[in-house]
Amino acid sequence: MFNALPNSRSPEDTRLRILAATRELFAKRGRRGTTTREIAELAGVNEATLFRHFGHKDALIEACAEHYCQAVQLQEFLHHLTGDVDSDLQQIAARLIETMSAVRDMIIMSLAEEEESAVGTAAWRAPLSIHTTLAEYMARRVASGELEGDPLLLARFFMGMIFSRVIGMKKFPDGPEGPVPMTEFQVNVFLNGVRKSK
Amino acid sequence: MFNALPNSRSPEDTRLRILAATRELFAKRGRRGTTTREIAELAGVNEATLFRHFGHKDALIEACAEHYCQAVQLQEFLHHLTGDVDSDLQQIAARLIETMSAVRDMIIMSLAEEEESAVGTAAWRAPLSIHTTLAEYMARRVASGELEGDPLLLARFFMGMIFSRVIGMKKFPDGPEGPVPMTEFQVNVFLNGVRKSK
DNA sequence: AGCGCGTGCAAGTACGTACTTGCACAGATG
DNA sequence: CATCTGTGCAAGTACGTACTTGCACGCGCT
Repeated sequence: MFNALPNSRSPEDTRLRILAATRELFAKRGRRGTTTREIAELAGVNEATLFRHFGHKDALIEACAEHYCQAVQLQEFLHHLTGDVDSDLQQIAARLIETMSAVRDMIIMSLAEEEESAVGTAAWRAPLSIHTTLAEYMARRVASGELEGDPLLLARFFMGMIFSRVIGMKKFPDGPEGPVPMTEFQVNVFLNGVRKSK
Repeated sequence: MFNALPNSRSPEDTRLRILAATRELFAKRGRRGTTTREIAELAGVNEATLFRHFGHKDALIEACAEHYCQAVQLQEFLHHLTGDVDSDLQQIAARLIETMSAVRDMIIMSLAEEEESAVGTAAWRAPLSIHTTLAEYMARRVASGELEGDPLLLARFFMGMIFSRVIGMKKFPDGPEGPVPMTEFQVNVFLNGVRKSK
């Protein structure tokens, strides 16, 4: 047989194409709104193949969530920072936007689902680990007298700020200047708000 | 026949019970995950009755969205404020939390859907109108020299702050002190961040 | 009393979807 | 060459779900 796509035909590659198609469709229509037929078609694979790989739909969902949501380690990232709180936070914000954007659809899926699922667990893995790391960073800055407040609340505030933009604010699009000025604005307000007054 | 529930049996009441059941189930399982059978059962109504009222499922969804999402007018609310920016914003925040919580599930549903739907339009009606009003409020405060910055960005920042808490931050629950200190913290940081320095 | 409206009930239709199965084929590997 | 593995293909099963229909019943009218 011939195939439409220039497939590399290793089993592993088949698996990856199925996972990619799964993610794309799930993000659009949700888990219940997506059919295995559609997934197979988009992946350029026979539906039977899909079931041979994953057994059943739920396992496919789980595999998809696990595949695309690894915990992000940014401890190392935090150690490469210059030491200037302002530029540190700008960089953290940029990194945060990047990371959260990557799991945006997963997070929304998890929000729209009834109870804890594999998707929910996986989707929040990165944000939760980031939150912890960020709280440690804030704690250091508080200890050094640069910032004031509860580090946990500071980290949460900061993440929420970014979160609201990434997740929900398609309805409030960035201005024509693009996303960078908005990020700068956010970080500045945050910094002014929490910098220790002398 | 007898019925389990102490039903008031007017057609209008039947309609309302169906809408309530629809909303409850949709919030849990999404539109595709919810069956008309379940809705009818939860509403204490026969499935046929449901279809006699709404024709088909999509119309039911639309009716549900329209019924539960009216635009919130808080112009009048803003005029009752004391004039002290700090307490003003605290009150606005409280009101905002209230309003957004009421449409939280609708907003999440709209986020999880592919394109613009009736739910999407309805769910964002209140937040969008609030955003406009709030921007006007900020503009006044900027004009009076109390705050500084672009009123639109200020309003957006403020709403995003609340939005992140209401929508997504079940994963970052409020501390044991309850939600009020968190709100105060948020508003304080915001105010410190945007108050005009003299 | 008689009528109509809203509803319950039971059965049914049409269709979509998860998942299976048996067979054929092509490529890699021994 | 022989075999095994991964896949395509076509047909099929079982079931769930949106939506329909015909009938009976009860309540509130006039």
